[in-house]
Amino acid sequence: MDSMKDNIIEESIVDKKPTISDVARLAGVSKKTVSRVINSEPNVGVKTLSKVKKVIEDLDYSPNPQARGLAFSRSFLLAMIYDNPNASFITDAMYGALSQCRPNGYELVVHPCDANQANLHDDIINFIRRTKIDGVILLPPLSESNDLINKLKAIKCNYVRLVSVISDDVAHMVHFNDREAVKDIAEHLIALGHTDIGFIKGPDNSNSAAERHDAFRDALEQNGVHLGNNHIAFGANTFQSGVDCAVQLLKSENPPTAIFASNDEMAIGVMVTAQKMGIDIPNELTIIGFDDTPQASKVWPALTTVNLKVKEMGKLATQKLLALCSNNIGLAKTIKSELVPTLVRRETTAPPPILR
Amino acid sequence: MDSMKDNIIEESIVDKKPTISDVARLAGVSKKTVSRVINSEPNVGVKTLSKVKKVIEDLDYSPNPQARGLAFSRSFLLAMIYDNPNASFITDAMYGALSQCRPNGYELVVHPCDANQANLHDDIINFIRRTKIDGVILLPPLSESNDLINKLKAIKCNYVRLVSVISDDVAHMVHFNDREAVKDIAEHLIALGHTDIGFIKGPDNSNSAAERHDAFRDALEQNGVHLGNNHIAFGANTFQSGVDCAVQLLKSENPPTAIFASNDEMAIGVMVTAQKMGIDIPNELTIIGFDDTPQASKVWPALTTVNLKVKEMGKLATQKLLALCSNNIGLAKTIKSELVPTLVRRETTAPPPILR
DNA sequence: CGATAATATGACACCGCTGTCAAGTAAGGT
DNA sequence: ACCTTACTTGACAGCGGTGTCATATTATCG
Repeated sequence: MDSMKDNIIEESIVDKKPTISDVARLAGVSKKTVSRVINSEPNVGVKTLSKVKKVIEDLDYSPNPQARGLAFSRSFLLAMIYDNPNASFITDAMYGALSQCRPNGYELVVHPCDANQANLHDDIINFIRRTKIDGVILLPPLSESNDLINKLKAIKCNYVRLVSVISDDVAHMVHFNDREAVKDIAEHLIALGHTDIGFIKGPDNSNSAAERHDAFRDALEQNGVHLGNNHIAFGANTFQSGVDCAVQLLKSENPPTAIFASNDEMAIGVMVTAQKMGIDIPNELTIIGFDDTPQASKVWPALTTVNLKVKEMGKLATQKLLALCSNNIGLAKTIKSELVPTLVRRETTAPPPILR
Repeated sequence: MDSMKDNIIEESIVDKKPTISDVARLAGVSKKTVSRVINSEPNVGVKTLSKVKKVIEDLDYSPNPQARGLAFSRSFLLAMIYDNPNASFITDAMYGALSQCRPNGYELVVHPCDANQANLHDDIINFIRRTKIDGVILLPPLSESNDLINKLKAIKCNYVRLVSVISDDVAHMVHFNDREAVKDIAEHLIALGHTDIGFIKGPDNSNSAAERHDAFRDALEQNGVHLGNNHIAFGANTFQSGVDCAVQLLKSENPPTAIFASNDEMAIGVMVTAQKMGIDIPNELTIIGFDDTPQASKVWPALTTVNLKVKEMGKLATQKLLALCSNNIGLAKTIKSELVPTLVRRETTAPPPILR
């Protein structure tokens, strides 16, 4: 009779998610033992283990994340925080992060924000406190703010940042080695025979812009080419600023035969401007971008640029973050924290006209 | 002594988030009363109300979402589910959704997935069950699957979908009125004087592709222009397929003077191909895309296309979803569920050569 | 002004899971 | 066979909120 009653109850609540108590009852053990199985704790008898596992399987049981979070004082939520307007960068980083979140029982919350907002950092801190996010992944340029990092440390929030500039905090960062990539670009340009080389720098408030500038100047210098001040234009990482800088550089009295723009948006701005001016790419002007956004391969001619391996970076960052969330700082430190972007040669580079 | 000990404890845990009990104690009321204030329930005395509010303010208290979720049987999480590879579409929809999530105490979880995966729909259902997501926003083309919708209904999951094809379920969808937009395109082309018009259709498994095709053919027909079968090419919404279709159309014996591609990716593929073939845009060939992706304004010449108002759509969808989550289906029905995309005239359209 | 209804508040159990600790059981040593 | 040690297991409280219901207070009305 008892079993009949049980059957009736089970059928009537067939669509309700089973709880740990259901599993415990059906397996003939205590809730705590089931809990042990769920969390792969040691000291569970082999017979008990398989019995509980079977019931979990049969019931298609999965623990309630809210209850779990409450008991553990965790949310099993990671957040990706960014103020980057480049959609493909964001989605790539998200894909990489998710590839690590899912198998580990974490979900990813998105938190875009406006770089111009007054109390941006406090808002972010508030968001983390409110939601009890277990850890955050910071995308550039937001990731470059030491103020924000300090605030995160103050509330003991786990974080990992994607950055271009190096920092000693290996457990908390994944590093794009822009310097190496920029060196490749410089060498490629020089190998082609260019000596009059233009450079479009990113916005002043960005450390990576400075990094790319320095690296480019140094790499050219090392090859005996000087980056003249009149060949440097100051952009804002936007398409329009690329257009403006291109006008400035190309209409100067001694225009460069090659231009390296600090990102693809600006590089495409340069391309469009050059084409409007009737300049042939790449025969009259070589252009190199940085980021390898999807557009880079969808313009004509296809843009030579640098692939940042953003997806991979998101993945590594998340691996570190998960290690940090498990208080395994040692592990976080051992996970690879540097990826060298690679030069993707496409159709916008050629020797300068004088050599043709 | 007890009080001293308490003080010490309180000071030492000063950085710990305050709980509802802290608020209750300091306000001299019960936890339940604080709970009433938090949830704006009726029947709280004005004096009590202000007192509790002040303490909440002073303590910078915010309720623990896990605890709340457990008690309410809710997660306060919405998910955006998509298999769309277009990054800017996704980020736009996300921005729109977030603008509604945040003020209402919800967070947004992202769940991209692979359209080619075998048991995709079951995986999605599993994800929802596992995470106890309160509701999901479905982006096209995933949103067009009736199988998925039925499965969502089966588990009683709140959902709203962004779709191009109309459905009667007003509470659960926001509708891009592609038909109107396509009509605008057709009329624009005809007003320019084109009669030899090419069309590149989206992938066969997409309802919106069929919708755009039908709408375009009808609109042309209404203006006395026939869309010949040899002027229709079948693409896959990708850049490469745009290239392929362009070759097919432009190398045919009677090439069109204008091409409407069902999305920007393909339209840009057409542009690049035409330019490689030495065809002048727009003077020798008019091109119109669909989506108004950021790239559309960053190619040269800038692409005439259709703006889908994705951000706004995401916002409306989320408003509906939140209404559904509060069991307010009536409200969900009254929220606007149709947005007419607008034609963005840029530089890729001109009268056909014969009229110039 | 007493009876009745409406409003305000709190005690307590419970949501589903984990931590602590004590108790029971099997294994190892002499 | 007996005691110690190690491994298994479960009872119970608690994580931080909310629902229910009983009780205390105030307003309403004949």
